[in-house]
Amino acid sequence: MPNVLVVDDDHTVREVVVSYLRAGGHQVYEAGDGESALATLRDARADLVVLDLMLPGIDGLEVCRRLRETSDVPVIMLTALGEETDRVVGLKLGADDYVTKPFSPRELVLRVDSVLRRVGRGAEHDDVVTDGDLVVDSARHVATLAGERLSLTVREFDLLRFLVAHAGVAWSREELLREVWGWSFGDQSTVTVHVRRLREKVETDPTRPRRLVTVWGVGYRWEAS
Amino acid sequence: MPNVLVVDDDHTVREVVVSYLRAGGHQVYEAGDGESALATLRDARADLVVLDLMLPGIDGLEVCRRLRETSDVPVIMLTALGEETDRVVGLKLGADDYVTKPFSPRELVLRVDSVLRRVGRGAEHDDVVTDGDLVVDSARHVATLAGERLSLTVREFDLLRFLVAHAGVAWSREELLREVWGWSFGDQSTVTVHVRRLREKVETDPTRPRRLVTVWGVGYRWEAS
DNA sequence: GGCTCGCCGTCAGGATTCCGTAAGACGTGG
DNA sequence: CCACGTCTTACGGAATCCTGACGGCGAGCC
Repeated sequence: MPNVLVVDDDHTVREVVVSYLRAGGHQVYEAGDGESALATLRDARADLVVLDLMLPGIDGLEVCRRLRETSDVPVIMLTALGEETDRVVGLKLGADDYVTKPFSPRELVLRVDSVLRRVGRGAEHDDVVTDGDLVVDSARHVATLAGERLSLTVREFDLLRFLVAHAGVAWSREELLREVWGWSFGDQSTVTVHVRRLREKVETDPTRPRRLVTVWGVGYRWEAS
Repeated sequence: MPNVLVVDDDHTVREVVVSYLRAGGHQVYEAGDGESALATLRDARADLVVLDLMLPGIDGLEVCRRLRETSDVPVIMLTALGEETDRVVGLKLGADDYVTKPFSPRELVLRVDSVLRRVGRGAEHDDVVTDGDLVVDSARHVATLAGERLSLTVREFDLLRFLVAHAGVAWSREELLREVWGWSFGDQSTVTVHVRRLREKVETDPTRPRRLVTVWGVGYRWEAS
């Protein structure tokens, strides 16, 4: 079970994030400021850190910098909207990803899982899903079709991985928005367009999909071959 | 069969939601205010709660809070549009999902199924009804007859699933309108036409139905084979 | 910094599919 | 033979989906 440290001075935010991460099968530690965060990181093993940028005392950037001196634990930054410049700085300092407030807890959990998978400490062991001549390798972030490597974007990859992992099941656009995008609301046409783009790369005849099929009035389904 | 408790003070909303959930294969309880909701939850087992935020007496948030003291049953909140602040509070209190009014009943049912699936009590395993060589799989949204896949529309699929799930029972058009369509009124010929279309795809000789038979003066019945 | 490029989310138009209703033909029971 | 229920067909409107295009944003490269 991967260990995650959540650092945020807002008690409410922390509580929400922690409960969601626990529900997602993670061991979670908490910290309310930079100093206790660094202290916790000295004592306990952490596989990932969720770090708020704005902190009393030592701020998030400084925590990240000091952390990087001794460790390469992945960091996901929480930033308020409009802190454009800080975002760039944060990434330069070695943050692996960032989420802007306000965010949906589910989205954050998805990001956490994604980063952990990339690093190889994923919660799930079967990080490689296959269907016939299609192979989706989450750890290496590579998908191959009939031995040939597909050039997918991040979204397309996540969408493909989710659908293939649950082959045969029909999902509504709304469910996909929640499960793949991590949104609890949003324009469903986003899903439509991404499905279309994915079909262009996965289907032999995109106008007549045979694997990523649409279920009328419901959504989409991956047909196991 | 999963048990769902619906809590809303608006009688009309409750009726619609309940009928849709029943059509979706759920056992449904009702409550009109917070106190009776908590009372019901003490007595009966519930796998999920659909909870309106605005309630007379004890409001939804308070119900959710008290509920969380003793149970971890998943909660779907019904909120009016624009109650953004309550959203955070609700998440903190452990609501699993949100639906904003006005919503479509079908959407709500999808959310319910999704949450149940995530929690592991879902329809994914139990919601397959069969009758001889006919298999109706709700999660996959696939119906097969003698191994061959039927191409059914959503309405046809829902109708078929309901009838097969209650094989041997005769249903009037009015009952079917209520149970499958979720209407409390409407033109009964709607049912007639859909039955005909369904026969066209399910019966070997649609002019002489042997499985989806008509009970003269009453309605229709699925004959178990 | 300025530039280009790729990805993403949104939107509108058009095409497709589905749904509900009506209206007449047919069959059943009295 | 009549009244009523059921079947069949057809059609317009509605809902859904596909497609192409656009602007915004960040990344990478001068």
